[in-house]
Amino acid sequence: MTEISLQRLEFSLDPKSGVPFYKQVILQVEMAIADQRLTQGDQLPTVRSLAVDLRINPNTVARAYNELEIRGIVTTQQGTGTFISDKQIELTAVQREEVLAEMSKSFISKAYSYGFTIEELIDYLEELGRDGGQ
Amino acid sequence: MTEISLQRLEFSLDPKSGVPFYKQVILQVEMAIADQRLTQGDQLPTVRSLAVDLRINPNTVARAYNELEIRGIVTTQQGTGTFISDKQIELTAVQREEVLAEMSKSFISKAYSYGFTIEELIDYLEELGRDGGQ
Amino acid sequence: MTEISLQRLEFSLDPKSGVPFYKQVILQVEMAIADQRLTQGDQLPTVRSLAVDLRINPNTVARAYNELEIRGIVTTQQGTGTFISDKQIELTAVQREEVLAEMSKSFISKAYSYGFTIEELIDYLEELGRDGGQ
Amino acid sequence: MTEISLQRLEFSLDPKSGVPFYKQVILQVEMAIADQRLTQGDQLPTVRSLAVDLRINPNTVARAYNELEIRGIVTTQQGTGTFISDKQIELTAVQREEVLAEMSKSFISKAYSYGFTIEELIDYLEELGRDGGQ
DNA sequence: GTGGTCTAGACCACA
DNA sequence: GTGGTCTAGACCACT
Repeated sequence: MTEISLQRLEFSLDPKSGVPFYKQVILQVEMAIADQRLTQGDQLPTVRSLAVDLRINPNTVARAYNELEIRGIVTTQQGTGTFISDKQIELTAVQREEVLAEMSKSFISKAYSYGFTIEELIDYLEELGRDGGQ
Repeated sequence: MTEISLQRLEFSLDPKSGVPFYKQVILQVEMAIADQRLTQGDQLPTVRSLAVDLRINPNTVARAYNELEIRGIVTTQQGTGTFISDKQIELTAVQREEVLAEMSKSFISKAYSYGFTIEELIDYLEELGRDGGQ
Repeated sequence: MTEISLQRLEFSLDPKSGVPFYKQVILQVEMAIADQRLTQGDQLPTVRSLAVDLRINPNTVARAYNELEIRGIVTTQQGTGTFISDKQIELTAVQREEVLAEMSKSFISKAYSYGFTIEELIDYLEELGRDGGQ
Repeated sequence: MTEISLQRLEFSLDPKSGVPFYKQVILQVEMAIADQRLTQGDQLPTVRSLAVDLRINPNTVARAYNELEIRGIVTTQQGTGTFISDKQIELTAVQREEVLAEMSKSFISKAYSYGFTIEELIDYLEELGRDGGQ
């Protein structure tokens, strides 16, 4: 696929969304990993620098990073920084299929409650896939 | 396999989204109106039945309905029920896209943590779409 | 086995241990679950009451509970309380064995660094098993 | 299978214990002295080699050694190394038990989260003990 | 009254 | 400089 964009790592918060800041940060880190803007071993912005960037309290950033660490998505080294972890969840093919089915069903149900069709979902995911492609 | 039914109105809550339950309900009603799944005069589920359905406190549903009424989107008839009023909901393509984007990103993030790629997700959804017919 | 003790749920902190308060709380909840003083569905002390009990800040208790929730050990319901989760990690027999082996090896290595022998470990675990037995 | 070697001195760190690295090092040296695995005149690993071994910053090792020296437990000879001094370490049974208890509880807690019972742990350790000879 | 989020600010541990 | 812990206190969401 063609290299459309070399998106930098850029966080932003939407205070009106009702989504807590720390969850927005978590989500954006996960998204960055999902579309390869962040990969194993990459360092995240420091707690303090991201806090300044986003104009929020360092504790809030720390909380997001902490939760990411508990989930095994990042690892931190005191005094050094926070890095994307290299750990991957290992599942059997059957378990993988089960997880995928359950996740997808719940995604579709939710989307359906908002009036979206499966086609719209697929179109949107394809768009994301193209934009975020490596 | 998909179990995505063709009911016109179906609420669902995502406790992990960080969006308050009552806001999720409000948004789903608004989207349904914008989609014509709900039109003027349609009755909403009763507070109690929806509360049971969603396994939340009736106060939470009441709060959502109350806010919808304040905005003029529904009207409550004491002892009868809650009905869609004649106010038009205009959701721009942008607003719709925002909702879709948030949902999709959260889906992708979760999927990532299990090692799925966007391509796998799309394939699976397409499969569901074929099997389930829409 | 005979019912030696009906231990109540009682938390305590050791400020001198160097172990952060919130980790001590987490550990004590886990221990209580491990020896059945807490089982599925049981409610934990409220954040505020435990904070008063332990004479620490409610945020510190909340942090412990939050981490327990992320790990799937407890679930919280806003406005209601925090409860022992019924979720169990499901593993195949092979995975179980692998996990057990890895955990045990690391436990023994650590114990060995402190000069303990396997026999001492076994003796101590047996003692814990007797005391905490249901 | 056990890979528990018979080396007299082996350091290990548990980053998740919440106990600072330098304190873990100090405690392990003390326990080794109390156990006679280290006696007067024995040389400790050099700061650099231990730092490499444990994959931590040499400053951290230096800090541990420094504190041990302040307490009179080791003496440093510039350019030569760090040696056990003649000071006796008296660890009471209670202190030893405390260390053992903390380690064991943390082991059990983790094991619990994977659904293992204390009995299974004991069985497995006994197996290791037999296989590996002690 | 329950838990959840966020801030401000202090102090510690580590590099 | 890095992240980690804790407090005090405010305000919100939900029962």
